[in-house]
Amino acid sequence: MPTPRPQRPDPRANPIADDGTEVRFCSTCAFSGACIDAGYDKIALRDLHVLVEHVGPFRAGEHVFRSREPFKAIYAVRAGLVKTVAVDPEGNEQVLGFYLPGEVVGLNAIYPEHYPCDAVTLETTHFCRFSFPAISALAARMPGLQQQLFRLLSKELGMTSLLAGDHAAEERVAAFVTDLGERLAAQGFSGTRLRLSMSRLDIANYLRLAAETVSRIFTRLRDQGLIALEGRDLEILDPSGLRALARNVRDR
Amino acid sequence: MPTPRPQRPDPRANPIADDGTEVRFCSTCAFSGACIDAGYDKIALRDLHVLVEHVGPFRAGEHVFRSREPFKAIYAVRAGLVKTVAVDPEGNEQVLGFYLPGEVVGLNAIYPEHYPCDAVTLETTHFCRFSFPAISALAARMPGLQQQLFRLLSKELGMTSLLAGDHAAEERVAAFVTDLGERLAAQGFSGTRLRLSMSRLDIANYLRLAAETVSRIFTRLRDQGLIALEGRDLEILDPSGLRALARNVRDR
DNA sequence: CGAGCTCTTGACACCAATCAATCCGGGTGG
DNA sequence: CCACCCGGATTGATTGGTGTCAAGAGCTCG
Repeated sequence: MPTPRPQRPDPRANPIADDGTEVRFCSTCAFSGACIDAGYDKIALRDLHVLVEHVGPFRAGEHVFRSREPFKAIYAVRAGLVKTVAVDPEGNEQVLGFYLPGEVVGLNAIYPEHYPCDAVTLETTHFCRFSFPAISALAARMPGLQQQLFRLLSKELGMTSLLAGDHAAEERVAAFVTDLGERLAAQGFSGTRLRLSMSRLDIANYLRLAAETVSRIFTRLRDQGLIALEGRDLEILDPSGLRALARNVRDR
Repeated sequence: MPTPRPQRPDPRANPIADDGTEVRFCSTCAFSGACIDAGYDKIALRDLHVLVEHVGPFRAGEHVFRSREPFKAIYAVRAGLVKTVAVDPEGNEQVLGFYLPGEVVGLNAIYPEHYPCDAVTLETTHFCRFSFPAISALAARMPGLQQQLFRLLSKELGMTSLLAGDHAAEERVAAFVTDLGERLAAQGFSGTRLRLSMSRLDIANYLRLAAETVSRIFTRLRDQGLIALEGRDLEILDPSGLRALARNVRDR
């Protein structure tokens, strides 16, 4: 019944092809671990299969959901990259986060009951869509799933430390790169060779810096031999050196 | 069985007296609404009563929990004020948040399974302590409680917008004051007359500003007639004017 | 009443934003 | 195939907001 763990696509390779309309359980979905590991009864697992909806592909620049839309579902990234963006009353955009395969978008919409931000794909992206009423009802019957949801929410709380701290520009950029590498590694990708599919402006906006500052710091890090950077292809040459620069950014 | 809604203490008055060791259900506990409103069976309600533990009073400056301690429980503030503080490897402290009566501390410890910060009381403070394993087990039987926990976590995610944005110092301070007033009002206190029990340094640290900057901006806001401030007693004279200054700080 | 805070106010320095110019890469059309 | 074009990215010069340093005022508590 459980399908074999699919190959992780190389993040630098082309996005995965559309795998048809068949709804299959996919291990990249954020809840797989909770379900497979816990040895649940077939009925519960079947319920989870049924409520999962594979959506996509979205092309780069498309909206998954928009601010103020009623909250219906959370989205687990299967492949690709998403950013969430909040727009203030003056029209200023603020990138709230980037979401990699295996990560979940939309959790901050539970409380307000509408999405407080836009979700925009940055490359061709596939999702697993979970109706929130359905998955929370199921969670009541599957303690492991409930626990997984609690942990996901709590994890995202801790993720804010990069933005929340008052850090020098260099610390921010170093922490950003380090964090990205670690999150990719956690999902089975290379943690040292990665592609920055988001623009420099998106990175700068996310880090609350000017694009010029980000650019300057990237070149400085390259001159110091910590990274190799060609366009949007990044290689981390000295992970511990980068970590040292980012040391003041509290780890989760 | 449900006790009458107790009087909210005036935030400027002395802290409430110790009400004895009797474990009573208290409506200031964050989960009361979920339980009372949902009309649960007596057994479930009894379970909730049993797992609630009234702790305190803590005197100002005492630790409720410390960083790296194993995560056991979450704490709902009954009366008083708490700050959470993260300490980075270099020893720099960062105030993560202030928690008013009715709010819940410790949610960011679920994922790492240890507290990622210290919780320090800023005045005499009483808590309801909820064992997390117990309350999440109970939540599986009480969908309303589960929902309440999801909403609490999601709400706290949205609360980070004050810190996460890149805002001018004046915006930050105005948003801070506005936010405090609204949260107090939401708990039944006055939203315009309040006491800043935390030091200016704590405020500045929380807002990622220098204490001097906070001081300067307070005096500026006073000169503009937006607030009245005498020591730690604050009155918001022009709520909409303050809101206007804070407008760029996205509301939740 | 004095000691030790916290808080306020002022002078100066510095980091990052802004403004401006140039460079680069990818797509388009001739 | 190459010239052109355009958005994104880099690099340089200048400005400004906020941090830092320093001094003084006010408050609390013993």
